Amino acid sequence: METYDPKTIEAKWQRVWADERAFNVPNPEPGAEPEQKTYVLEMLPYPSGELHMGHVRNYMLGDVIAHFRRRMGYQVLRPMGYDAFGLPAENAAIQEGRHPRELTERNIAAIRAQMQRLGWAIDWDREVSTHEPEYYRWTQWLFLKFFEQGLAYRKEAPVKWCPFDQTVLANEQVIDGRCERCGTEVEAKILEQWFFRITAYADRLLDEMELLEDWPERVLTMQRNWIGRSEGADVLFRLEELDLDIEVFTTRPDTLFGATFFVLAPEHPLVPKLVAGTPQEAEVLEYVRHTAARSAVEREEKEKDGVFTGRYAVNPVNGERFPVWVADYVLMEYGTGAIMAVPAHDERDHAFAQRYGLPIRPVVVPEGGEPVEEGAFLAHTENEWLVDSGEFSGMAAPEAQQAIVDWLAEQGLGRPALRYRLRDWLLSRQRYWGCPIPIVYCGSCGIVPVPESDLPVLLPEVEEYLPKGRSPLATAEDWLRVPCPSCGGEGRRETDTMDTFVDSSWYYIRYCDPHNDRAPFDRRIADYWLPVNQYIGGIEHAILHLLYARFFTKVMNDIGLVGFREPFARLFTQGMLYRHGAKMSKSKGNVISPDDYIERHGADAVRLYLLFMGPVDQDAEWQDKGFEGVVRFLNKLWRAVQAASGEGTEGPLARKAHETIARVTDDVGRRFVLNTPIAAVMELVNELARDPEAPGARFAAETAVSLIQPYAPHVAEELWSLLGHERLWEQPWPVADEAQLWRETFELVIQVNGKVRDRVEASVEESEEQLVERAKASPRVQAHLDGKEIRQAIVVPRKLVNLVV
RNA sequence: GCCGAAGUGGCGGAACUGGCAGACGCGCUGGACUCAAAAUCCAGUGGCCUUCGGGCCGUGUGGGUUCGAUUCCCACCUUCGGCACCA
Repeated sequence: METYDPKTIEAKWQRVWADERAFNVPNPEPGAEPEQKTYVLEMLPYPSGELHMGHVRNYMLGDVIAHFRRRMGYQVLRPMGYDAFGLPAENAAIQEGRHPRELTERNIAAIRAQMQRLGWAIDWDREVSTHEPEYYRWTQWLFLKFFEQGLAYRKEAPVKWCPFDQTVLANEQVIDGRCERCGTEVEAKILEQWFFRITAYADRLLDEMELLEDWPERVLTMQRNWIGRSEGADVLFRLEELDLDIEVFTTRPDTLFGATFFVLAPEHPLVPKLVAGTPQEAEVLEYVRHTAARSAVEREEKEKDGVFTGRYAVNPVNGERFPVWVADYVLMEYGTGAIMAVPAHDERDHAFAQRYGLPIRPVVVPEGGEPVEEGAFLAHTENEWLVDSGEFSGMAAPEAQQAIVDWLAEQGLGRPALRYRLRDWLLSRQRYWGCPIPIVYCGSCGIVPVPESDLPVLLPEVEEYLPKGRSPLATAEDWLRVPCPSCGGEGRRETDTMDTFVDSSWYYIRYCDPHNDRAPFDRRIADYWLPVNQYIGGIEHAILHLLYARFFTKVMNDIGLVGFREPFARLFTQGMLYRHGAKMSKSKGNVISPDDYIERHGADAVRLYLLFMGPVDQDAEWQDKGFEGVVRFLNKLWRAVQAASGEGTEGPLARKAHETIARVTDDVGRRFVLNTPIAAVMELVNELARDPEAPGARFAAETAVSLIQPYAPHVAEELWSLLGHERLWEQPWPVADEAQLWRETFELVIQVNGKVRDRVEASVEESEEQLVERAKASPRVQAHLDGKEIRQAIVVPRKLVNLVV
């Protein structure tokens, strides 16, 4: 028997799979029914470096599922590509003094080699990379479709600016006031930028979560929080002296009678008009200037402050006049930038009222509760009713809310309203390494889309692509000047590039039809393969990528490009990889490359350990000692399978094999649990190794090899051929023989008062009475019965008897 | 503050639908083989007590439901993740 030599074996089978195009899948004939297809997809890698263990674990999940489903008889689509544009690749290139394309393509080649070295079952004919003109041509095409629909628009707006990366960021890319990429505190800037109108889809992004088959609850929660839909009412407050109405949004119209002052955000456009000519004018304008100079973080952390404007607003429900203040705890970005302040029922208003001595008037109190103290703050609870609220006094809070909104609507003073936290998606980036936005600016025609026939707008070569606040594309003079597509006059190209998340918002459809040069994809092919049956990726994309991709799909559905409304039917989020107690990251220096481990012990060992280390949806810690355990297992498998000589398909070993088939099939197929199947096969191999001459040993060996194939395909394939068979990757998944799983006897557990006291062999045919008799007969049980009377006997068929005394 | 997930041996974890807690692996202890080591194999390995038969305790803490709870309910503690001056 030769020693197990993973290097030779793995290279051999990788060559066979490539030569035979083993994992390529054809597109369907027209009219094919999609019942027997499955689309397994992992989030595409970002080639700013090579793959690390975390990536490998992620792709292993897809690999096992793909192998398993293929052998279950499905047509499996499992493609791969590269999210090649973007900041990190560009920053790395700048650091190395190379062109981003050169670095990106070098990384892609390295990643592809790693993937092939890991033996992943991928249809390489479908490989795409988002930086190639054949791909981004269609990203631009889709942008134009969005533009036609009014879903891509340009406007001047306050935006988040990262001073380090020298570009604007989407709201989703700002974490705790800092740039998601580099951690620099972001600044506010007023700039004219391109946006996608994702807010128009806020409701559908929430409501159509129902179409999803199986997504982790926490991802849905995170998306719900991000979209942040609030129900309430818009209410008009009158400023009599100025003869105008200001609208406010409130989620608590039931507290309207408790409003005692009114607050505008410093940025509110009416502020200058409001204070013009008042004694407070100078003070208020000074406050506004002061606020503008404060950072968002500063603004939030300081004590609440503000200034009185000298004006008064009228409460629409009772005609009461109350003072209008300007304070920076009210934000222009949310609602209408103005609020009615109800200090008794809103913590922020309460703090403000206390500081400035404004009245605090509780109007919604717990039913039958204690009398309310003057100036108290009452948090919202259940079973509240209204007091001191005119004709609404005495009503339960939810009804009062409805009644007040109805009344306001009748009077033309308000209406039910929905507000969202979600903002439109800012997609412009002032950077070089991205997809050019296909727009031309013309002195006479304004914003003109590049005609489809002129796509792609190629990313120009520039001398200087360092970020410096405006797009490096602006330096490509020849590229920049272009005749206006509409009037032929002098035009200038848009010089910003698109956010990378645009590229990755539709790649999963391009895989279906990756070489199409007449359209982004053929709708019939897309509708056959999609939605993705199993999407796999990191939790870090719970909001960004997953929300954007859902939005894109809905737009594509609306304009008839695809027949489905959600891109990913099932989502699995994989846990993070740790080492030495910390998240693996380059900055901590605890990243481990798969390459060394593959070199020393083979890809199969790495593959197996990454799934054996724990449940894939949970974080896990890489431990070299644990890795050695699976190396040992592979060696044991290698020896045990070759030693297996016992013929026949019956006996304890054969039975164990059938039980293992049942367990592995259920775990992988139904439960989506990938660590326990390895343990099950280990058990089988342990028994096989103990007695390789026992009857059924060869069958057990074949079963072990067949079941471990999705995890360790190289060694499995080699052993399969040593066992005298061929092409395991095409063999049907084994089926457990029900007859062999059937047992004549079982171990009866006997409990006294719920505590296990004895175990005896019993027949499945014995009646409940017989089992109880056997339990009573046990000497050990007798000792615990101690002559006491048995009050009750619980029998769980084929499991246990519990005697209660 | 709000929302979500999770707490099981020395370690990673298993126990799926309320029914034998600790599968499998690591580590450790003892033994076999060896001049020796590595590799491999065998036995043991939750804690405490033990007359060696076994007994008691044990799944973050405290209660509850149940014949029976790692699993269900209530309260609390801890950790991790998300959101947060969102009106």
